[in-house]
Amino acid sequence: MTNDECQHSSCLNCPSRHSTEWRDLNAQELEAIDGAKLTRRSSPGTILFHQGDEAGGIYCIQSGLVGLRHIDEHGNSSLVKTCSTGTTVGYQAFLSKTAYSNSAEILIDSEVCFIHSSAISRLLVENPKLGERFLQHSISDFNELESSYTRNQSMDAKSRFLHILMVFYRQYGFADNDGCPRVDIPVTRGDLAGLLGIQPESMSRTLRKVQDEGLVAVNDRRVTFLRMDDVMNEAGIAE
Amino acid sequence: MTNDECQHSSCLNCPSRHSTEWRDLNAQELEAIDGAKLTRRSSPGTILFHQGDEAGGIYCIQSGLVGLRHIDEHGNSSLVKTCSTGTTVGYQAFLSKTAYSNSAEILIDSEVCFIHSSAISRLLVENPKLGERFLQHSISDFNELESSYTRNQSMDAKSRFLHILMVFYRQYGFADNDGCPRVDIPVTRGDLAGLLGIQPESMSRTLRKVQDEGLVAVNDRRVTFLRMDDVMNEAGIAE
DNA sequence: CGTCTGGTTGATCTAGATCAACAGGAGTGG
DNA sequence: CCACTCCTGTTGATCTAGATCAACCAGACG
Repeated sequence: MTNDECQHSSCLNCPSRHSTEWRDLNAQELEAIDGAKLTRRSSPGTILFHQGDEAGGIYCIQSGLVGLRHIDEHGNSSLVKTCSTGTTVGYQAFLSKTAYSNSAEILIDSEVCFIHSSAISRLLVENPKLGERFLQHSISDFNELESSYTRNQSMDAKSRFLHILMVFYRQYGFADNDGCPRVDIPVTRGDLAGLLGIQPESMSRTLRKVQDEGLVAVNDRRVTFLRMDDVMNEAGIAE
Repeated sequence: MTNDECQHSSCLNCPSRHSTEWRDLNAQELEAIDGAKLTRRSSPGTILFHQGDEAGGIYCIQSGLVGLRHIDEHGNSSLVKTCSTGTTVGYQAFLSKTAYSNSAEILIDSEVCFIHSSAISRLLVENPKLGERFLQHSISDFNELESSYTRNQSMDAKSRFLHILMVFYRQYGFADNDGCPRVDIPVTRGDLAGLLGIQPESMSRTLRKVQDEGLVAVNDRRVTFLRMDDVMNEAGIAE
């Protein structure tokens, strides 16, 4: 199941370097990270870390998709958030020296670098810009959480689903031969329900409803947008 | 209504200095803040800043209570969070150079210091520990938001109310002559509803129910705990 | 004295949870 | 190969927490 293989490449050549916290580091500092990192190609199902584990470093997603999963006190696990190419995962637990508050799981084939804590700690004192980047990241994560919080309050499940559809579309969307906008949802139905904060049964019904209304067509994980403007409208997306 | 009066005192003597971001600053640095700050004694209803304003500095609550209020696209305002003695408000907007995402309003008589942006910016480059403190603050705000997010998902309004009651109790609680644990809720019913993410009518009914069940007695804003252990239990508080 | 605002109550409605049944793979083991 | 059990997803029936709509009350305030 964990069909992993290791490899090595320099951060200098990382295509998403300029969108990560490491963007301000010089060649020498990047080399320090290279020395402390472990790059791994993993397939879906692989666990990067478990909720409750002590943070031992930071994970940097070179390509692919990682899901953050939270397990509540009753043992119910549910997907909380997805993180894609060019983002770092687990930095909050590491920086606040606490245990991971959720688990990280590979959702689609991905390349992920693990950077050991010691190197980061050293760089943090040497280069204050690095801390500044993490600060910005934390603030933007906060804002994202806050807006999904209010979205859950003010929109119903259907609108929330259409919203997340658009989020996926902006990232993975494509136009088919016929010109129809399409997107492949990168998660299972159950996980989709978790992201929206509803039960799997409700997810199913929502899916049924949006199809009956002719907004989209759903085939397994592939979604075709039939009335894009209406979808955007109901999703509460202006522009 | 805005019964404000100015005054001046040094951060050096601030009793809550050691619980704020400024704890690592030396005497000279604190003086820099003193020079750029404006202390104000305000009464309930006073607005510190409005949602949408450009951030011009950071507010430091010396004493009292400040509420963060969010106005949605339909113009409905609702209390999102309360901040008390020894915390800073508005730091996220300032640090990310964005507009305030909500308004800050004085809820009970308070002393609040406003620290102008220029001084903080200067200190941030001079003393990297300051940024580190803000980072920690941001992470803990994130965690707090995340847990209230999941609490809203997994608990009903009654439990959430009992939970927030305990939060207030831990801060403002007292024991009366008869030994009964009491607390004065520092916000109106409507704002309480906002904090719990429900409508005022539902708040009223919840209040009624917990009284009928004999868990607490409510007199205006004063709450008396009749069966503290049951309250803690239903609030999902362990110890 | 009327008006307004905040809070309470009643009646009703509905989104979504819950419980139960079932259908299609995907393994797994004989 | 079939029989078996899982596991995910879909559908139906029902239930319920909380929203919504409407009426009302009390204190504040012009």
